[in-house]
Amino acid sequence: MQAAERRARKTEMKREAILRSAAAAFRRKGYHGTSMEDISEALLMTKGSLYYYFKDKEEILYACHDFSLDRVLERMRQVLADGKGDNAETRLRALVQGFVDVMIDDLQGSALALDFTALKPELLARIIAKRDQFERGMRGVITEGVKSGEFKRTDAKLATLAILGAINWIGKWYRPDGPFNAAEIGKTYSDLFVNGLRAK
Amino acid sequence: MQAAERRARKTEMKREAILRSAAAAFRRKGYHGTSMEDISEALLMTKGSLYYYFKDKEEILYACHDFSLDRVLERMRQVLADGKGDNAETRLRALVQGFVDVMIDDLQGSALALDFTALKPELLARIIAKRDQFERGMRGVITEGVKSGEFKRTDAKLATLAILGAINWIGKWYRPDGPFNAAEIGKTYSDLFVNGLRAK
DNA sequence: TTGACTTTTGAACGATTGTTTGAATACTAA
DNA sequence: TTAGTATTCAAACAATCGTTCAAAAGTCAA
Repeated sequence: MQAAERRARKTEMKREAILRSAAAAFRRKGYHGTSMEDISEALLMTKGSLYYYFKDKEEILYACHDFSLDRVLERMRQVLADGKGDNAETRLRALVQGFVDVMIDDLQGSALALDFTALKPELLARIIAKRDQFERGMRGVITEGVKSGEFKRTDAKLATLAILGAINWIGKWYRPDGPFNAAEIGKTYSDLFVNGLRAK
Repeated sequence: MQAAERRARKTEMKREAILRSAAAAFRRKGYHGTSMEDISEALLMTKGSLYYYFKDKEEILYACHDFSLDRVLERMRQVLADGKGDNAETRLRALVQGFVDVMIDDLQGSALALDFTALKPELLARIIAKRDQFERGMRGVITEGVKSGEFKRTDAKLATLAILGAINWIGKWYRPDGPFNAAEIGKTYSDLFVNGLRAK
């Protein structure tokens, strides 16, 4: 009876395909600017079929956010675990590079840039909780560096927001056939921010 | 016959009030997520009245962008003119601080963050031209600093995008009643970026 | 007050959109 | 093949939205 399992996996793959199509459309035209038909057309389906996989349009938006944040958080945990003994500079550098990589290669720039104002309070709260978790992780590394004297005294929250903003903005201008790849962007960005924070 | 002039000025003020209301709504809910009624309600008008001042919704979005970009460009010209003899570091610092100020105090965070994908090609092209003009201004200062040896060798375009991204992102989290004001944010951001670019 | 004008209104329109539903089709176990 | 389940479709729905327009209300010089 492993056929049921195969079917379940196939359904799961279709769900993810819908999410990819939706995320791409949301990124280009915004949540309200994207119709259910926009999402289904790209997959050669009719819009009605989407309701077999998702309750409504809002659930698709929620799933997009949740999926993206899980990828980003997963990478953060991995980076922080791998760099356990390293100094703040090395950890921050790995964090920035990792975030840029996930952003460009896995999420095509959508990560935290989609409008989440369209979510109802309950779903919004869950997304914000995950987003805050990521923000705290990065702020923790910066605070660490300030305390150890590696980084100059600065407001860790503002510095975190600056870094996250710069990276989240990548989705607005990045083009896969453009002049930069994820590695270059990550290198330049992490250089800029790490040097910017370093004590003299 | 100066009454005609007074009337004209009053009409102009109403146009700007509509733009402010529209920009606030666009920022919170996106262009497609904002209805003409959302815009007019906040001004105690009916949506039909908006068409006395603007041809259609798209023209309102265009005017929002154009207004914001004019403010930003105006500040940039002023900063670059005032700092004529200064070194790249001082000029970049003033540019970042000026952009943050305009962004927060004049534009309540909307500057370049509104969806311009909703504009038809002709209008879009004009907005992009102005946005590029600003981008070139900032890139110019960075390139200058790299050439003079003040800044370390780095990709000026990527550095510019990082800085603009961080500042444009401010509108996503800034709250007037929050813990930071424009001066603090500008100081922290300009420190971060100027130090990040400086040659050792 | 009159009369020419600017501005606002409120209702109506056509189009689009998210969602529902019942029938049609594809798939799979027996 | 057949029966039962999973998936897709096409049509119809109610609601919302951008836009138009003729009439009403407001403004102000003469």
